[in-house]
Amino acid sequence: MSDDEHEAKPVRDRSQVTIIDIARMAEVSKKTVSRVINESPLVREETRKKVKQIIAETGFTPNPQARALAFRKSFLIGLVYDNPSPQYVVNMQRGILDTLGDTAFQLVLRPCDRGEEGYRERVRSFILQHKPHGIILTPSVSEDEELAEILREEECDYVRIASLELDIPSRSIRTHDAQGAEMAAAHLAQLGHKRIGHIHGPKTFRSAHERLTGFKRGLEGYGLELAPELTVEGAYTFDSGVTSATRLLNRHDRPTAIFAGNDEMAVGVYVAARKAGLRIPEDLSIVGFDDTPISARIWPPLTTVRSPIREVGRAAADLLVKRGAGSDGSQELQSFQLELVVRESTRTI
Amino acid sequence: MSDDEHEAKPVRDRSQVTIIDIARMAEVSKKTVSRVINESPLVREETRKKVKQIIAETGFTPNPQARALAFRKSFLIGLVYDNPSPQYVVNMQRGILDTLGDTAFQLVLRPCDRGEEGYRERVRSFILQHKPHGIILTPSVSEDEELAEILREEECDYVRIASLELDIPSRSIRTHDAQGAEMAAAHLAQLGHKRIGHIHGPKTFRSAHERLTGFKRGLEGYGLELAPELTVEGAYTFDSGVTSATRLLNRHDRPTAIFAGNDEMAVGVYVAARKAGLRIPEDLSIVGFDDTPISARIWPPLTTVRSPIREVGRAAADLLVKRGAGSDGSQELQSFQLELVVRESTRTI
DNA sequence: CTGAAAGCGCTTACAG
DNA sequence: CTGAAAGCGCTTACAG
Repeated sequence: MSDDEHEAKPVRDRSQVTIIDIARMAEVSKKTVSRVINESPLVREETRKKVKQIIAETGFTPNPQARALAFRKSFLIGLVYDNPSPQYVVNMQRGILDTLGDTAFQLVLRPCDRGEEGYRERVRSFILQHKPHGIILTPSVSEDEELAEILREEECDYVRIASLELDIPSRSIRTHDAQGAEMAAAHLAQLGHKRIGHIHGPKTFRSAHERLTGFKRGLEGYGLELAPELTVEGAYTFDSGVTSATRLLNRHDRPTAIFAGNDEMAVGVYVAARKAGLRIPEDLSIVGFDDTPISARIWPPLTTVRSPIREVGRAAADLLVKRGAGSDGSQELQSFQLELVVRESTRTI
Repeated sequence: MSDDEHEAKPVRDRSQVTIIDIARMAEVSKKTVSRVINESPLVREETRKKVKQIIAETGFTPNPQARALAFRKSFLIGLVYDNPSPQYVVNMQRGILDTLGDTAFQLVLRPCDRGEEGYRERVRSFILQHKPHGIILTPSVSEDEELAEILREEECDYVRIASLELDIPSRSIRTHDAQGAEMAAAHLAQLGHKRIGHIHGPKTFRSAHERLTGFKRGLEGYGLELAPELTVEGAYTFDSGVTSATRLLNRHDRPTAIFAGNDEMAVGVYVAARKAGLRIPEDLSIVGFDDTPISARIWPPLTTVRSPIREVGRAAADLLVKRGAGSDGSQELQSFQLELVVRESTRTI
């Protein structure tokens, strides 16, 4: 590291414009510039205009590190996730980035493992150290009440994405998974299926329960029942889909249709069906959940329940970023409807 | 979580421990503590030990915002990518996060679009504003020499991941794509295929060129040639895979095997084959590239060239984080070999 | 090897 | 509505 040397070097023309320069040019104090930046109403309209113009002319951008230090809060938005489906995660990221765009806010990735000991404390350290502007929690970590309690304790803003109402409206985004599963059930029932299997997600995911419940309710609407022996638990992973489906398809009274709790597992069902020598959809109809990219790429294209993951991500980031801009007290809970996307993996029996 | 109760709890003062507290406790100056934190060699061993111990006891972590402001450099690692394959991106993220772990460094996502005007300036603003510790560039943005020039200009450290040698060793990670494609060619040739089609990626990706070249070379080794009419350009996307394959398969002299430039397109070939009523691998053998998760999930499982994306991500982050820790001058260029993963989508003709 | 001073570029609290 | 002072928690540059 050579340190010395240096003659009258243009002394870092790279020197960015700072709030001081703006203040000087606008003939006001730093504080007033700061007020304009932070959209304080306590600035005369005329003054504001003048400052804003100079900011625009110089292309000045306030230094986020300095602001973070003074605010005791950074411009990071943390995405805390433990979702085993990579497609879900990518879509979520896209949505959040749609909102963040070129704002000063940055998306920071914080994968975690609910099974791992001390995972909550790891999140806490992140918060304590980096003082993020907010945290977005996806299922299933979003369902962890103790984690939410930690966030409140540390006064970290957050939004929980879940298939049920877990928190106050301004901190929740809800997806109507049960309703989505109900549509899946109706679809299969209408096609004439009676022996229907279901592979649900792990019990640690509330979505698994919601989807199961909704599916049952949907079948009941058609006078059908979900046989307990045809209801098995998967892990929301591809492998678990293969294993669970294999079990179902090896039965002498195998189902004519299987509803998988997510697309990853549904794709596993495809493989199990192939290995069992069954044709899709001639011998077996399959319905998935999420409408992640793979569902349209696989053959035959998968009928699935579309969960607007990307939009949900956008909305979640919006909630965090626009805080205070509007009312946040008596806000209504934002929720997203799902829809059934009928493709070619389902057919009349 | 019961919170209160327990007596004289060290009142984990919401007021965090600062460098001043440590200095006071160790009976040294702030500066000395700072030196210990930054591993300066200019500290007496005894002093260092003492300070380190107190840091450990108090659980002190230096405030990254303050350090960033003083250093004029943040603790963010930016991932700049324009790769259209979500699977590639997820794997890359995983690798980087493996290295970053619980360090102070955070992974920040910066997707971009090389086609969009002003995309380079957008990266520049990010750097100017956030002063990231370093940037990781994946193909094809990694191949943009003008972008690299901007990074150097702004004195931002970076690592370019590419299928060829683009930069100095300490700023490059190389994958041997040509060699991988050669293996794919050999595999198909050994199976007896003679009419072989290839769908390569877009010309803006050097990897597309490398893979094409390697594939040709591989065929030549077996006295085969890649017919120009069976060589088409895709976009590394699923849809382009379907379209390109459809074109190839509609020919009267259709190929008996297709090598796709990446897995996304290979999956598209599956769909085109199905639509054309061709069985895989009985009527058509398919080879992909990357070994992303989908290749093992699809039926029949895809034979593909394994690109160690996750390891590459780990290595790239390592390069950025460990800078200075060792020699960085006469370093050797890190490169990764690929391997052929033979699954069930290829068969003797 | 160690430290006192000044500064990074903003904001909070406090006055007016 | 506006500003001067102090401070956020570190590091740089300069002394010793």
